[in-house]
Amino acid sequence: MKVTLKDGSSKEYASSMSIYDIALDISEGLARVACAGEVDGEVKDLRTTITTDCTLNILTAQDPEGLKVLRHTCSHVMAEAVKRLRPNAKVTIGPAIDEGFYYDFDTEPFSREDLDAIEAEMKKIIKEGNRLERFELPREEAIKFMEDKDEPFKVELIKDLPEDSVISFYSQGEGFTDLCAGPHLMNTKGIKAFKLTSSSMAYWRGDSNKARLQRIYGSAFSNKEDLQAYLDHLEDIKMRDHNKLGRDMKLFTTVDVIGQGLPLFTPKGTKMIMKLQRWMEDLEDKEWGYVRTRTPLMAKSDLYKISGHWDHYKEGMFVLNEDNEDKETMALRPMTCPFQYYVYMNEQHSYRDLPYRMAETSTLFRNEDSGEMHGLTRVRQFTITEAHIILTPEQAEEELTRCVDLCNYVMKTLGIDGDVTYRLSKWDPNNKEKYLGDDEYWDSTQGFLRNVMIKNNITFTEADNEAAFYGPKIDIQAKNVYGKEDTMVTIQLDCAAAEKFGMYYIDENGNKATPWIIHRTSMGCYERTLAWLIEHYAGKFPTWLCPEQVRVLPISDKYIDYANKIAKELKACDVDVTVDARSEKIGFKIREARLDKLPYMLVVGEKEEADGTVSVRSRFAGDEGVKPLGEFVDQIVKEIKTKEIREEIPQDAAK
RNA sequence: GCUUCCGUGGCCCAGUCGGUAGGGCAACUGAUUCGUAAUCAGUAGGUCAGGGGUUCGAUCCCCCUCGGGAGCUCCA
Repeated sequence: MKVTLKDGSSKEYASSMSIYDIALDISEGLARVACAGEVDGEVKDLRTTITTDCTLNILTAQDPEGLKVLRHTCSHVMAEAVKRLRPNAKVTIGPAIDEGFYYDFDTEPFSREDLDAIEAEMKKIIKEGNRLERFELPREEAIKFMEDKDEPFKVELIKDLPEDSVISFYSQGEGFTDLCAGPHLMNTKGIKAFKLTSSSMAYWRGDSNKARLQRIYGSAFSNKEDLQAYLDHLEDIKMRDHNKLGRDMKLFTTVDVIGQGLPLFTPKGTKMIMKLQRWMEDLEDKEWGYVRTRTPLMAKSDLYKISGHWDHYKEGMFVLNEDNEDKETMALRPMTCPFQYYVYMNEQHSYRDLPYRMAETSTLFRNEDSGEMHGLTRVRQFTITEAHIILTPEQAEEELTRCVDLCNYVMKTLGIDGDVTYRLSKWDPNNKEKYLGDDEYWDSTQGFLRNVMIKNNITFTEADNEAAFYGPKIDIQAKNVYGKEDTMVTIQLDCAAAEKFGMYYIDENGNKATPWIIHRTSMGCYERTLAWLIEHYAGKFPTWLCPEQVRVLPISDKYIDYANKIAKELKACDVDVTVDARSEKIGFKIREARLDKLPYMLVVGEKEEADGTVSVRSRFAGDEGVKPLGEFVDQIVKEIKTKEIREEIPQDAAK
């Protein structure tokens, strides 16, 4: 009989064989076999004997899907190991995730030593080489099965399954059987390389009111090389982590007595943010038709009562004088919306004035829970490129497209457009108290944003319960080096606020009409963007963003005057330049400039001074060599002006 | 906010089975005036995150607070 694989290859077998044995044969042993059992598109028991020509679908760990199966199986093996070491631990769920897998247990916390012991036990289990067998039970028997094993979480899971669903189990040898939809490896031996990376607390079903569980994270691969590469990758990531690198590079710091989530920007970090800010303000005002406002950082609580923040967002605000009857209750602003609304209402607007685009470099305060803060990506005070656009409903589609275009331009210029994904952030119809408005409002506004993205050929995902309380959002998401996702840019549609605040415009017929409002950022939050840039470039920023763009290195004290003359000329062209006038050897100065990740070093000595030249060293390809000063100045001024992103020469960090 | 791990000079780390602390790099001073990734010598710098407790005595043991990491929940 002839067995054909999904990839088109085929093999002849003389006699009948089980799927299990065929899979074993064609995939170089269990290491490569992730799962099997699909014959001609129909899922079969692995023990099914094949007697005629057929197409067999065998997943291998080379497929992303197969790797996922391998990791999921590894989570079962881990669960068995934990049950062996802690018979009283209750099992819950253990899925494969992006870079590995986890399993949650109801038990005492795990230490690193516990994880090592579990790893050792897992190796034993893998060595035993038990086959994973699937079987099904009717609903009542399934519940009883797990009740007998005293696994309350599994019982709850089964009870939540639809009445008519197939309830499947997988056993691996005598020791362990788990409720699971599958699929799995055929045999635990297929796990050739794994590592338990960390443990932490997690809530049952992600609900902070439910049981606290202990989660173990790990990863698994089909071979040791891949595992080692992954572990090396984890090390590499640490070098890019903005929270480490940003502090090392002296871009920002934090101080215990100042508080959590309140970073201090040092001169270098401040310089970078100012470069970003000046660019954004000029861009929005000069090229995209925005007017700029400057509004208070706090307001009476009355304002937030009108906006709805007092009801929906009070926990997130810093409230002042609430317990002091003699003083007005105030709050630091968590957003700029109502402030800019009052700017709009300061004068009457015709439909001819719309869209009216108000931008503000806006500092906001949000009272995040203490565990939420992280580096520059989650802070309690931050500054965003905020704007509110007041427009007629007919203008909304075009204006939303303009907002998306601006964001794309900004991200492209920063060189990070490849890092982002789009998300339509929707409300949660099952959680209505969290949101303003009714089904109709949300269906129509969400539909509107969806259409804008479709019309603009944007690939996007949709997510429930991610909207602002007043309207849906187009969120542009990016992942940090650890894979954790943050919103970088947000564009929100709000068809309700204008009415609440009594905003209007005069339409073609001279009547008052209620506008729509777009809340949007263009580059997002400066703190978060800086973090993102640090991680994306590993600290080697494009020249225009660097706090120090050029360092002049005189060979000896004799050439300091010439170095200063060069610096003066560059400064006159708005280049950030310093002179390393220390009495150090040139090799030492170069080393330090390299470690500081400077784009350009200009070495100057007797020859350069005599010829009016500079000896250029840089991070970029094709820049080495002696050239007239004027030529270098022209080059770098152009590079800064165009915000050029140049190709780095690969550097051996250890050198 | 919750679970867990952690907190020794600017940075990386030793160390004390409880007798108030060291090394490397950085900094500072002096010498050196040098041609593309580390010149030499010297000096200074820590109430061992902060507070409380146990003890004759705490950086070390216990408790609390603050701060940092990972994760959960939440969010730009």
